[in-house]
Amino acid sequence: MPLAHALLGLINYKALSGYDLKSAFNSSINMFWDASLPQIYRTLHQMEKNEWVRSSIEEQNGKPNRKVYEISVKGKEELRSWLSEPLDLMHEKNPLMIKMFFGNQMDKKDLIRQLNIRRDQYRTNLRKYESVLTETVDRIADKLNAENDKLFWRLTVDCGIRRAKMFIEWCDSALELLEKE
Amino acid sequence: MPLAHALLGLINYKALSGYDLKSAFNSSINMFWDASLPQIYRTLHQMEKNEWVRSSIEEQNGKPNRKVYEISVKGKEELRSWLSEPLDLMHEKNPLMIKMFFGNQMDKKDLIRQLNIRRDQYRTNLRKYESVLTETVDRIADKLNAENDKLFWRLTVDCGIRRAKMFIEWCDSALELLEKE
DNA sequence: AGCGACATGTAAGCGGTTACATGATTCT
DNA sequence: AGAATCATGTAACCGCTTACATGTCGCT
Repeated sequence: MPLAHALLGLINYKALSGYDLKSAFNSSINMFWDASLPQIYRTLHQMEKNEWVRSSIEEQNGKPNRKVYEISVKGKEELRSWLSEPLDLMHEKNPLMIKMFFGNQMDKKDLIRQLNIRRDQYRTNLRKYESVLTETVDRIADKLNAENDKLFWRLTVDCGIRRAKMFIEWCDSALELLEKE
Repeated sequence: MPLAHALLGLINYKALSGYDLKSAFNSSINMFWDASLPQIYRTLHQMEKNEWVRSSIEEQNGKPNRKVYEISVKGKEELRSWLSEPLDLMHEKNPLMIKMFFGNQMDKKDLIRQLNIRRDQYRTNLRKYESVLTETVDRIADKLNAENDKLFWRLTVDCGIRRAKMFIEWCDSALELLEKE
């Protein structure tokens, strides 16, 4: 279960609530995984049943209580063992490619329009990822005193940047071919 | 539902059984989507309830009967309308990147081993995709009399090739950085 | 007065996987 | 005799999404 182990990895830095985890997710692993809040809460319950984490209520004045999860020894072992064993290659799904495959059954105008939209979406992502690489990584690493993590975080973001660039280039070449046809 | 529409698109070429669809899937859309047999059968039932397809039993001597699905007028309209409307950008999940993100919590040896395994997996895919581009596309297009589809099929496969190359290059650069460190 | 952020959850339903079940034919 | 392929499915389960529910604080 990659989600559970991703949460475990984040909690291993410091104790976090479900809500915290959602925002930690959004500013880090989100490039290559995502999780809704209900899914995070449910996974945390399972993790507590497995004794990978322990929860405690933190009272706050003027704000709703926080349920904060911290990692257990068993959780640290689980994380270590998951990280060390290789994974099968996951199937990468992309419904736009289904449309491209059936492109001959489409109006060419529609296909071109959709490729343009997709290229813009990747361009937006690319800009976001580039700012993460030049700003966010350093800011968060400094805040968490995580100098040694920077290299790995940069490599993750670098893959996101390469992925976005690759798709933009593919859209460019597809549009060129379709428009001159 | 991309799966239902992918099946619809395949059935639109010619009437097919669930079993046929599984193998048609494996030699085409599989690069960017996948489907298990039970999932295909269940989706076909839903599609029949929606009246997108009609089924008929084809008796064979010496072999089990085939349940063959053909597209209806309603199904053709549904396919056309799905193809023409733009899609949201789907979240691309990649659990290996979760591991990279937590690389500082891993044995470096394990991380390097897993990157090597992943690079090999993508190299295998790349060789497979390249042979699809140079051989399979033409063979299938000739068999189905689908000369005008070739361009779109090639563009789909081209994206798969670019994706595999991109990941291989990223693995190369990550391994280089980690090994000299 | 109303909106958005903070904070935690439940319930219903869908999409998908894995294991199980059946049975004939063909190849080794 | 046994394995692989053709062919169709059911049942149980898991992961995830969407809609719903509740309540506070701070800002405009």
